Amino acid sequence: MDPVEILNRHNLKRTSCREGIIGVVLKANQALSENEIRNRLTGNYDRTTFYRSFKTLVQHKIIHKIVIDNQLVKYAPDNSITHNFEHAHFYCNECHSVVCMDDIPVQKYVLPNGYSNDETEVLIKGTCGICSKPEIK
Amino acid sequence: MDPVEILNRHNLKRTSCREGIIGVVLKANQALSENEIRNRLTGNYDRTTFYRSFKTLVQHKIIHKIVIDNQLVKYAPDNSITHNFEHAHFYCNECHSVVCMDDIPVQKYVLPNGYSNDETEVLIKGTCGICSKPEIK
DNA sequence: AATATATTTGCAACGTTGTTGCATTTGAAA
DNA sequence: TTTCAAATGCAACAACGTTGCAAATATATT
Repeated sequence: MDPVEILNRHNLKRTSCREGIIGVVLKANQALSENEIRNRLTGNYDRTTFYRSFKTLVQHKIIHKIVIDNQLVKYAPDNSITHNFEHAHFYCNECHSVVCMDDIPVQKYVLPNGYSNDETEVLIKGTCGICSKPEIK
Repeated sequence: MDPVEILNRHNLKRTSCREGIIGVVLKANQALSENEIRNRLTGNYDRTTFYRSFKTLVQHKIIHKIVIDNQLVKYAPDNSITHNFEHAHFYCNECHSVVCMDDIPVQKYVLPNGYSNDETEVLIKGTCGICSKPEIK
């Protein structure tokens, strides 16, 4: 999965900011916040540029955005890149990590007549495997 | 369901702001935003007071907060008042209404070993019954 | 390799949401 | 009616995100 190749495939200009974001998000084993991504990049970018890059990458379904409780925003590679179906997200109340539960497909909810279901977001909150074992922390 | 009685039951002081919020939220047939609630109140309250009232009422599980896409915040009566199990929320992409799907219980998601599941949020996005029938709009 | 052009960037300014500290007011109990 | 803890209003502030515009840059073309 090469960031440059991904940008080309989507006819997006190859800028170091976009390239960097994609690289960092793909390499991570969990969803990352704006600041976590910035800290892992070599270059320095304006916040505006960051937001615009995120927006572009989300629109092209290269990454996706996960929002927890109105305030915590994290990004992860999109379905179309690594996953293959709608999946649930897990948020750890202790360490505040967010991970894509690639193995947990989202239930097909049946809606009342006349309603259409475009997309379903599932966020499971709890304690992650590491935080629930204090002895190995 | 009397707002005054609810406040008493929770040992909360009976202020007109709290009383008003509870009354409006209980009467509504959908979740309401801060502004929608303000517009339905007679009294005028500072934004700070509003936020503090919401926080108190959420903490006491009198109302609950539903967040859509990081920006849209709505409130509805809590489970303990009207519902009796974890339920899904529906967001209409057209009219931006948010309703509690009291009849749609949340699936019990099975997590990997070591994970605990405290709470599950399900947000179904789509088109509501009214918006999908343009002829009756 | 040089040029042209549409796209992207950085900056400044702004809007919204939500919080904090503090003086004042108010609800409820004695 | 008095008392006191709790709630309110105000001012200031912080974080997040957007917009307009001039300058810089990526890519296609020559």
